[in-house]
Parts: sequence; C-alpha cells; structure tokens
Amino acid sequence: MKEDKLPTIKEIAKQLNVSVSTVSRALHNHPSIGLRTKMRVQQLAQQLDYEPNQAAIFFKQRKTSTIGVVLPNLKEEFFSEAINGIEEIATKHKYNVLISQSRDDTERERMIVATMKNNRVDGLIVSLGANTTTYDHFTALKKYGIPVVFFDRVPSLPDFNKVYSNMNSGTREAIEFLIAKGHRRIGVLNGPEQMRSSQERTDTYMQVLVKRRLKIDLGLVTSTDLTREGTLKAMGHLLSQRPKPTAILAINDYIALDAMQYARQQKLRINKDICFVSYANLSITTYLQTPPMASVEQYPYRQGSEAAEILMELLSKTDHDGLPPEPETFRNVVINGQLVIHSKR
Amino acid sequence: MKEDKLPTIKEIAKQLNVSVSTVSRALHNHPSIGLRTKMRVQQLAQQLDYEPNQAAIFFKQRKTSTIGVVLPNLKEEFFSEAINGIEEIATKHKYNVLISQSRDDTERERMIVATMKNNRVDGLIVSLGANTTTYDHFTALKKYGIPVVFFDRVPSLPDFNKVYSNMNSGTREAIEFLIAKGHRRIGVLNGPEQMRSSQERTDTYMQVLVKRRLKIDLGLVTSTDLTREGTLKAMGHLLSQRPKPTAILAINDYIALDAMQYARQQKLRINKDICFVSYANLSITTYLQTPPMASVEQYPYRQGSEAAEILMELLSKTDHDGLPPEPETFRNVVINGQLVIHSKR
DNA sequence: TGGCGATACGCAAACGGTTGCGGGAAAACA
DNA sequence: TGTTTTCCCGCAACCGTTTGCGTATCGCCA
Repeated sequence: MKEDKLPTIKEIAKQLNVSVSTVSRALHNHPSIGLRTKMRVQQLAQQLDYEPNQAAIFFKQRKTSTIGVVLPNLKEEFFSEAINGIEEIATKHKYNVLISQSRDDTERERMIVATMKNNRVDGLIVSLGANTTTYDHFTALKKYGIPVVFFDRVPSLPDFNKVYSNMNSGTREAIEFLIAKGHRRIGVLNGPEQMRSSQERTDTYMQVLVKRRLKIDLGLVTSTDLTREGTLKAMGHLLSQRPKPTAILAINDYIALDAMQYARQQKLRINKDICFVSYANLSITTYLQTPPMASVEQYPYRQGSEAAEILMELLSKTDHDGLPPEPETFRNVVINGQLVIHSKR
Repeated sequence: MKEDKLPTIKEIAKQLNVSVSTVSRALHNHPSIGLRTKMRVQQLAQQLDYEPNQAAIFFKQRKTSTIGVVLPNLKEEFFSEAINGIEEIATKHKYNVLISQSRDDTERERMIVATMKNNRVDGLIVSLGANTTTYDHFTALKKYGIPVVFFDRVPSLPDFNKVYSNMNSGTREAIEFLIAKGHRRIGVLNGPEQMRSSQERTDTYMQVLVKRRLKIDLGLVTSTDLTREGTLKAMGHLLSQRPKPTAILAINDYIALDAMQYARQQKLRINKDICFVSYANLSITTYLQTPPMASVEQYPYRQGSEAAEILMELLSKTDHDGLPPEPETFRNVVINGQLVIHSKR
C-alpha cells in the first residue's frame, strides 16, 4: 500500500490488452478510437485513479504550464493582492504559479530569473526590485522565447510588456486636493530615482505647482530607498526645511506610516500640523485612527490580473509556433490611479 | 536569434564528437571521464550557455525538486512571513516552492492538493483552511509517498507531521498579565471551534481563571469565523454582557483590529475602557497609536523554516527508497508563544 | 470475387538526460 | 612480446506520454 506506484498509461494498456497509444487517444477522446474501447479505457482509468504524469507531459510538450512571478516581497499587501489577481487568471487557464521574492536585491532577482529559466517556466510576470537598473537578465529571455510581462514597478525601456498605474492623474488629483485644502508647501517623499514612478511623480508635482503658480522649492522633494532608516532620514530633511511643509506626498502607504510615526515623534499632529497623502490605499490604513488624508488607489488586483491576461495571450501565440516572425509589438497597459479620500478634515 | 533552441547535451556531444553519456558524466564530474575531455565539455557547455533541462531531469528522476505550500492567504503577514522561512530553507536545498491559497475554502484546498499531486510535487507544507475538518485529501497522499508537514493551523489528529505554536504558555502569560493589571472580566474572541488553537486557548483560559479563583462566565467566550462580519457580531455579543468585559483576548492581530474598531464605534476608549491582547505580533501594530496592549508572538518565520526543514529531512529519506518499511513516526514540533508587551499602561 | 474506402487500432520514434555494463586501447607488469 | 590491469568512453535502455504513419479488418458496391 505504501509503495503503490502511481498508475501509468502502460498499466492500463496492459490490463486491457491494447497499446499505449490507444489508451492515450482514448483518454483524449480521439475520434479514431472505437466507442467500446474508449469506454473500457476510461472506466479502468477512473477505477485506478489514473492521473497523467505531468512531469512526463511537460517534458514531451516542451512546456510546463507554469508561469513564474518575481516581485520584491509578499509582505506588502499591494503585492499579495496582485498575486491574487495573477492566480485567478492563471488557474483559469490551467497554469501553475511559481512565486519568488527578490527582496529588492538585484542579485537575487537575477538568480531567480535564471533558475526560473532552467525550470522552464513558460512565461514570467515581474515587478522590479527597487534598485534594479539593468535589464539584461530579462532581455536574455527573449532569445529563448520566454515572454515577460512587468507590472507596477516596470522598466523605463520601451521594448517590454508592461502594466502599471501611471502617476500622472493620481498625483495631479492628490496635489490639487492638497492645494484646495489650503496647503502651499507640499513635500514629496519619493522612491529611488531610478524608479519610473518616482520620476513621473516628481514631474507631475512640478507641473501642477507651475500651473497653480506656486513656488517650487526643490528642498521639498526627497527620496527614500524604501528602508525604514532611509525614510526617517528623508523625513528629517523635509521637516528641517523652513517654513516646514504642511503636507507630504508619500510614495506608498508603508512609507507614509513610517513618516507619520516620525512626525509624531517630532510632536507634530497628524492631519493637523501636517497632512499625508500616499499611494496604494491599503486595507491596513482603515484601522488607523489617523490614516493618510487620502490615498491614490493603484488597483493591485487589476494590475496582477491584467498582466496575467497579457501573458496568457502571449503564451497562446507562441503555442503553435510557425507563424511569420511578427514585428515584435509590446503591450503597454496603463491603469489610472484614483484618489480616495479618507479623512474629510 | 529568436528561435534559438536551448542547447542540449546532444548538441555538445555532436560538436565534440563524443557520446551523450560522456557529456553527461563530464558535466557531473564523474571520475571515469578523462581530464582532457572533461575540460573540453565543460568549456563548450559554458560557451553555449548550456543549462540542463530540468523538465527532463524531473521526469527521469521521478522527482520534481518542488514542494507545494498551501495556506489560507498571503495577505496576512503571518503567512507571508512564514513563506519567507520556507523559501529560505527550500532554496538552500535547491527546491522550488509552489504556493497556493486556499482562502479558507476547503473545496479549494482539496483542488489545490489534487493538482499539486498531479504536478508531482515532492512534498507539501500546509496550513489548514479555517473550516477544514476532514483530512482525507491529505491522507490520500501517503499512499503515494508524498510527505506532508503542517504548520500553525494543524489538524488535531496524531498521525501527521506538525509544527505549531502551542497556545498554553502564551495564553497563560497573557491572562496573567491582564489579571495583574487588575482585569477581572476578560472576554475571549476565539476562532472557529474546530481549530485546535481555539480549543487550547479556551482551555488555558479556564485553567488560569480557576487557578486564580476568578468567576468563569461562559458568556465571555465567543468565536468568530474570521470574517469581518463574524468578528463584529462576536464583539457585539461580548459587549452586551453585563458587566462589560474590561479586556479581550483576540485570536490574532487582524481580528483584534476589527474588534478595536468596533469598540471605538461604541465609544469605548481603547486601552482604557477596554484592553486588547492578541496573537501574532504583526509589524502593522507598531504603527497604531493604540496597539493591543500585548501580543503573543508566534514566530511565523521559525514555524515556516522548521516545517521546511522537517520536510527536507523526510524527502532525503524517501530518496533512496529501499529501506525497511519504518514504523511511521511523526514529528511534532511545538514552539512556545511568548508575550510581547506593547503598551505599559 | 476483387477492389475500395472507412474504421479502429498498433508500431515506433521522439522529448533530454542518466546510468549499468561492456569493451577497446593504452599502460604496466612479467 | 604476451598478459593483465587500469583508464576512458560508448551502447543502449529507460522514464511516461504523444503522434505521424502504417495496416488489418470489415462492409459495401461493382
């Protein structure tokens, strides 16, 4: 009972005195198999609890029905929510999902991509590590026909498939919101400069200020490396500006939380002496007594599911390889972030 | 350049005019291959960027070097932290990790286990869905020699490998802590009754009260199905008791957060009119202005890594199958939870 | 009765790598 | 120089499934 080897197609063939090919076809409802034998095969298969050996199939078909997901970390609700979207679509298309965390370490990221390649994942969905600035480990995959779709943290190069939330509209809304509340000195707590989103955020910030004819003070634009220490240091810088900023736009809710904590330590009253607006709109903020005044919702689930959808499409194309070498077109889906207001004050 | 098929061992063999077996052995540093050819092979392999086709190896070796992880959801920091522990150990042993979420849905859980079996994962690490009361989908795996290790939410049956944090010591500490603070009416916001931990928690609660000669009021012991609605309802019940409880022991931090929000709506002041103590000690609580007074740390990372370690051990045994049918012994690792005090008051 | 087209099934190769076994050639010994 | 040993390497089977192609059987019509 213990060493009950899994039943194979051969087993069935032997017991029924037919060939393996007949069994295989019978199980696939191939038209050239007689109804009688088809029934017999299917019945015995059921009875033996036969399940095809996926490993063998993967090997034979040269595809694993597995997609890899590489992202900075699962701890952030944004990413775990995105995973849900990915999983949803993937399972619908009968794909497995291999997840791995880069922890914002480019070296790890390279390793992960390499092992995923060796494991022959059919495709990849990636959100870049914060410090990743080179993409050769991804371009290398093209040679092997492994499609890659980026989401959220996407490379700034054009020749990649991407799904992301553009910062422009959300940021514009956010700044306008703050201005309408009377704020004139608005600080920006940005991410690392190599991140596409950071640049967009800064750009939009400038644009709005210019449009509203407000003074631009570059001392009010800082960046954090996303570590807690980096955030505190950046906050120290912001709060040392004179006059102090009365509002701060933070790259995401986690960073905003660190920043708020710092501000509180400096005896500033949140949403009174200083207001926060951030991105992501995580559920944890609803538990705070003083949440950020507003968040730009980034729709992680949608980003994940759209990325997965695109990947599925790409995979279905490379399936029947034989088509003319298409002129390589890249998908570029932009999801507009939207401001969600938490606190009226 | 596009349809650059991945180089195979055959390719190398052909180019070097040796047999595939020689190449295979050369790459594995087999002693029976001459130094000269070994060098030539390895060099060419490097030059061609040869990487063995894992799918083929999996198939041949009848093991996939992949372990499956099934847990309720990744959103809870407890689980994503546990994943980190699992990943750490797994990659150290060159295993891949396939993650899937049951979302506390037993049916989904069954499905996942089934597909993981078909995908021939070598072993499984599982944290049960909240409503799972039958374990036949896991016992079925034994027949096929697929080891399973449970963690955190473990079945109450003895014949499984488990790693979990026992509630006794942590709960005792927690209740004693509250009693020392002067609380006499302590409510319990427990999980579903079928969860092992819920029972342990209630038992210990009773024991301590008895020992301290405090009155036991069963109206103060409730349970939630872990949904937000369930929690609010349970809280409604607790707060309708007379006299009101002055402290509440909640099954985990998320539930505590929901509960605290409810209490606040009832115009109760947290940590003043009513105190909370919970389990897990998540990092998000550090951002709260009024966190639970204390949390019982559950060491998710350790639970994950220990579970993975055990699984690795089990896998290394079944590797060289041929040993006498051992008398099936099950590992049972208990990690003592420890009370962490957040708020002095 | 010979020929023809379906119908239903078997043969065998292929996917890429591993491994037991056997054997040829060179080296060492008598 | 003949024999034995040692060192290298090739042959071939195997893992489970899919699939192109060949073929036996049968019915049917001329």
